[in-house]
Amino acid sequence: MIMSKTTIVDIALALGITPSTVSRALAGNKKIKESTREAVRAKAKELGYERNEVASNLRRGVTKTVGIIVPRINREFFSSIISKAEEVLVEAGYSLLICQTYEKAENEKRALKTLSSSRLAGIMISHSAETPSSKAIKETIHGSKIKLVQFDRVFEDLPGSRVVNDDFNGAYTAVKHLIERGYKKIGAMVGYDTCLAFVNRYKGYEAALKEAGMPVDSALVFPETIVRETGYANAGKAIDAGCDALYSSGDFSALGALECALERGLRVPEDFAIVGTANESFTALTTPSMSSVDQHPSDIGRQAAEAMLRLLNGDTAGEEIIVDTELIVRESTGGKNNKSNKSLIL
Amino acid sequence: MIMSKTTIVDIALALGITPSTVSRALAGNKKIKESTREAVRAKAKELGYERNEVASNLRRGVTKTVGIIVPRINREFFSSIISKAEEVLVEAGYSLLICQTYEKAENEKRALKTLSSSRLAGIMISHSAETPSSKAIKETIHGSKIKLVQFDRVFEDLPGSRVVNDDFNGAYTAVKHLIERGYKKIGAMVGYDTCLAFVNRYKGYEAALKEAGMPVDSALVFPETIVRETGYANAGKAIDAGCDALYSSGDFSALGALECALERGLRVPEDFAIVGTANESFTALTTPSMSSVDQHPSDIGRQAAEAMLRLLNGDTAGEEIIVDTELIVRESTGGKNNKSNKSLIL
DNA sequence: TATAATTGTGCAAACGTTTGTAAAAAATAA
DNA sequence: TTATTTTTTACAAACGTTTGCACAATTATA
Repeated sequence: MIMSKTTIVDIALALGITPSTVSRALAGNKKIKESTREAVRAKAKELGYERNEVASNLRRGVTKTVGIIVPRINREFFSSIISKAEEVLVEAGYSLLICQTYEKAENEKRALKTLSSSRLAGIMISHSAETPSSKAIKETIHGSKIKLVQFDRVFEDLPGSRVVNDDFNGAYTAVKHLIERGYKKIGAMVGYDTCLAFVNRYKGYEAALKEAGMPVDSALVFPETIVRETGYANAGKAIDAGCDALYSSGDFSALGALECALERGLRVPEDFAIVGTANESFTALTTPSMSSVDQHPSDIGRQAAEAMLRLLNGDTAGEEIIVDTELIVRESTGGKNNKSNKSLIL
Repeated sequence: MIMSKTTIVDIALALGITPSTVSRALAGNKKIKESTREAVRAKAKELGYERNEVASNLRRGVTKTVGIIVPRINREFFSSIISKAEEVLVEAGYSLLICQTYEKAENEKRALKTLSSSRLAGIMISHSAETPSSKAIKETIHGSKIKLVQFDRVFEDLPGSRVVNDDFNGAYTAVKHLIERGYKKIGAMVGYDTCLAFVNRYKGYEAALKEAGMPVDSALVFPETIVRETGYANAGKAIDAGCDALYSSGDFSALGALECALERGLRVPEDFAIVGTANESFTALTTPSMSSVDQHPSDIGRQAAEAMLRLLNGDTAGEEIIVDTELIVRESTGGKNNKSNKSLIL
C-alpha cells in the first residue's frame, strides 16, 4: 500500500477544520483552543503526519539548515569541529550541510553558490588556503540575510562572527617551554602568510625569543612548511644550521622533522627537541611521543555553532571569540611518555 | 543598497515574456528558441539571478540533497567515507547533509525523521551499534520514494543498495598471514554479534585456522573488544592463556593489546604478534608499527555515493557492492618498518 | 492557397505551508 | 435584551518554481 504523505490539509479535512488552524495548532499557537490543539495533534499522529520542511522553508523564506565549508572533512582537526558543531546545531533544531574545498578557491566559490541558492540560514566557513581574499564571500553574502561565522582561517573584513585560536599564545607558550628546557637555537616551521593563524603563530615564536633575549634569525624560519615532506626537508636545513630545537605550525611537518632528526642519529629530546601544533592523535604514539599545541577543535566547533545560533536569534550582530590553546608536553621536548590522548579512546 | 533576490518573474518582466518561458530557458529546454534562451541567460546574469532551490524542490517534490548518517564524524574511517562521498555527490549536483548518532538508536531515529521531513532524495547510513533492528528505518522508508544506501554496518532486510567490505576475506587473510609467519596460538578480539561485519570477520578468522588444521578455541576469542581499554585487558587474558598472536577487529583494541604486550616485556613481533583492522593512520607510527587490514574507506564512500546516484537515476533497484580489503604488513607481525601512510601526507 | 505539422510561448494550477485580516462564536458588560 | 469585548476559527494570498495543456506563430506539405 503506497500512501502519499499526509499534509495538514488531510488533517483539516478529517477534523472538519481548516489548514490554517491545523498549522497553528501544530505550531503550539496559544490562539487555538486547547481542545482543538489536542485533537489536531492526535489526528496528526494517527495519520503519521510529518511536516514538509521544504514547503515550510519556502513560505518562511529561510531554512533550518546551516552549511559548513571546510578544506577537508577527513582531517582530524576539521572533523572534530564538524562533529561538535553538528551536535550543538541539531540540539537547536538545525541541520548541517557540508562542503569541502580541497583548499581550492574555485571550489569554495561553488560551495558558497550552492549554499546561497539553497537559502540556508547560515554559513560556517574555514577558508581554503588558496582563497586570496574575501571577495567571493562578500558577493554571496551581500544583500542576503544569510548569517556568517568564520572559524580558524578567517578574513577580518567580513560581517558576522569569528572563532579563532589564541594562536599567538599557543606558539609563544610552546617556544617559551623550549627555552625553559634549555634549548639555545630554536628554529620555526611556519605556514602561509596569507593566513592570519600562521602569522600570529610566527609572532608568538618571535615574542618568546625576544623576551628571552634570544636573536630572531630569519635563516631558521621556514615558511610554507606544513606537510610531512617539507617538514623532513627543512628540519635537515635547520639541523645543518645548528638548531637544537624546532617549533612547528603543524603536526605533520613536526613528524617529518622528527623522522629527519632520528635518521641523522640525533637523540630526541636530548640533542634535539620538537614541538608541533594541533595535537593530532598520532603525536601521542610516535617514538618518542611528540609535544604539541592542542587547538581544542571541539571547543572551536561548539563556539562556532553557538555563535551561529546567536546570530540566527538576532542576539548579536557579530562577535570575535578566542579559543585557548594548550601545550601538551611529551617526550620530544623532555616530557614524560604521555601516551594518553582523548581522541584515541575508541 | 539592500536588494531582495531576483526571481524568474523579475527576468520575465524585464524581457516581456512569462515566467514559464524563463524557467524552461534556464533549464535548457530545447523547445525554447535559442535566441530567447540566450536573452534569458544574459538577463539572469545581469540581474544576479540565483535559482531558489527551496521553491524548486517544493514544486518537484524532491530535493537535490542526500543525507548521510554515521555513528561519529570524527572517526577517521567515517570521515574518509564522508569526504569521498561528498566529492562524488557534489560532482553530480547533490548536496550532503550529515547526522551523527553517537551509536545511539534513539539519535538514529531522530536523524531519520529529520531527513525524511526534509524530503531528501536519499539516505546513506551506517547504523549505530545500538540499533537493534531495521524497524525504525523501515517505517521511515515505507511508502516514501526516498532512496537508501547502507554501508559498512548494514541490515539485509532493507530495500536499496548496500556497500560492505569483504570482511571475511580481510580477517581470513590477516590470520593466514599470522599462520604463515609461524604463530601457533592465535587469539581474536572481535566486536558485537549484532553487527554483520564483525560476525563475518570472526568467520574469516575461524576459516583460516580450520584450513591450517588449527583448533578454534572459544577461550581465545574475546567479543565486544573494540576500544583501547578492552583491548589492553583482553590481551592480558590472551597472553595468560598462552597466545603468541592476536587478530583484532579494530585498531584501537589492537593498540591496547600492543601496549599490554610491551608492558609485559614481550618482544613484538618475536614473542607476540598483533594485527588490527582499519589501518588507522596511527598504526604506521607506533613502535613497533602495526599491521592492519585496510578497509579502503574512500572506496566505500565512492561506491556508496555512486550506488546512490544509480538509485536516484532509476538505473537500479538495489545492488550489493563488496569493497575489498588489503592487509598492510608492518613490524607487529614481522614486516618492515613501513611508516608510509597515505593519510599522513598532510 | 489551404491544411497540416512543427515549433515556440503563455496560462494557470500546483507543491504544502504560514500568516495578515476578516469573520464568526462565545463571553462579558451595559 | 443589546452592545461590546474577547476568543477562536476561516479565508485567501503568498513563497518561487515547474509543468500539462492550450494556443499562437512559423514552416512544411498537399
